Amino acid sequence: MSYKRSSLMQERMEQNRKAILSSARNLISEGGFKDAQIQTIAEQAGVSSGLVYRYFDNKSQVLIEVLSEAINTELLVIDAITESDLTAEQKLHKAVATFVKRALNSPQLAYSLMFEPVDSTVEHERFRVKQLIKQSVIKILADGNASGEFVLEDLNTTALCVVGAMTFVVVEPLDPAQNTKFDQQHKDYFSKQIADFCVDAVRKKQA
Amino acid sequence: MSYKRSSLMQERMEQNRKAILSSARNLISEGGFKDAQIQTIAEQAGVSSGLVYRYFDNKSQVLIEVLSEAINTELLVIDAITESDLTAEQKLHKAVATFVKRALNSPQLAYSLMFEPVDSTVEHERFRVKQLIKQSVIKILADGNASGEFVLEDLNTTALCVVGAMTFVVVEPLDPAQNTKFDQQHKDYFSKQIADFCVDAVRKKQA
DNA sequence: TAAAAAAGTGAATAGATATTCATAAATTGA
DNA sequence: TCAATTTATGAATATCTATTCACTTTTTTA
Repeated sequence: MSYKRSSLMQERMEQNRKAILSSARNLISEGGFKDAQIQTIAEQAGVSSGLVYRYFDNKSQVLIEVLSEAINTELLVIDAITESDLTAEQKLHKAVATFVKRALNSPQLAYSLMFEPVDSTVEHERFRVKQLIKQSVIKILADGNASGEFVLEDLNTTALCVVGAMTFVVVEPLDPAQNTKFDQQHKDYFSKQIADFCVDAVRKKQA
Repeated sequence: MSYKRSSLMQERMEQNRKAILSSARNLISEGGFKDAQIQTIAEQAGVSSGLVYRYFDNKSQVLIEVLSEAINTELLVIDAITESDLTAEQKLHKAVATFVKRALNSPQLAYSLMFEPVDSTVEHERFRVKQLIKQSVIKILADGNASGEFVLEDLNTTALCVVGAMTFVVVEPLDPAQNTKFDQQHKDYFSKQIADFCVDAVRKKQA
């Protein structure tokens, strides 16, 4: 009389898990972590609040998984650019512009993932993913140093500035008062500006 | 039988008010908004929790006043640099380096003031002060455009990048795990790097 | 000094929300 | 189909903390 989970059951449970994560992600996208309550997450996922605790140890674990998933996607995008066949300058430009453009499509999510504090466990995970983004940028900068395009002495600090610029800029559209609407053209222009700024900052100067 | 507050009484009340604000500020400096509870604020200020509500409408008002006060100090510092007798490039460099150096002396406070969300009224005030900082940077950039030192087409976006870089960098020392200790020399070096980055980004390029 | 007014106190209240758990519903093996 | 087992429910519980307010203490006026 041992119980074996059928594949159909297995599938349904995976659906539930995904639904919970997806619901959390949507809520964060709309109103940040503060609007992602277990009750609401469960409701929107079409399950009971208690069920969330069969799939996750606690609320923080749900948020952490949303955070990691979202950032991993971004890292894949950046890393594809890093591995591509461009000059370091082009890579940096494209990486920054792409990151900003994508972030502008869900600014609240980007803001929450990068800045909105929750509890210390989530904070810890956030620190980890920020480091990963920085590492990706460092890789591009090191490329440029190697090829002679850049002459940077402190990659870590430079990368920090780049990440600072490219993440901070999504905060402006979050003006609580003016509900800034960017059209695609605007987003393109805006993200190009940021990328230009970063590239100009690291490009080798004539002595 | 109208009651008139004596100057001694007046003074004591002003002391109380200041003590509350100062206590709140200290708590935020140590653990962020999340550690600044009315109880704790009152305790550290040497008053009862109820008394806080005789001086402030609610908790948000306390936090908003701490926020404004702290940022106003920074704005004064930046504006003094802006009004000084330097080239635009020098002004920008000094403004950024100074801001970063000061922020590194109380990184948790800087982080909380710039990023940690509380409620929507505090958020609104934060947006306002961020705009003020950006305006100060824009003023310097406009200076440089006027003098021919810079050739910037989008002052707003450029300023956003500068503010992003200079505020974001204080976040790194906040690694929850490693308790990064900067000595003064390190701080000087670090803030110079950030300022160099920003100046390089906006300086006119040879065609 | 006594009554009136204001300042100060802190326990009680209120509201919000994460988490638990007794119970119900569904699924599995025989 | 039935008993065992697992999955799902959501009301009840626990906790945390801002805010209130009945009461005390201090200050002011006369």
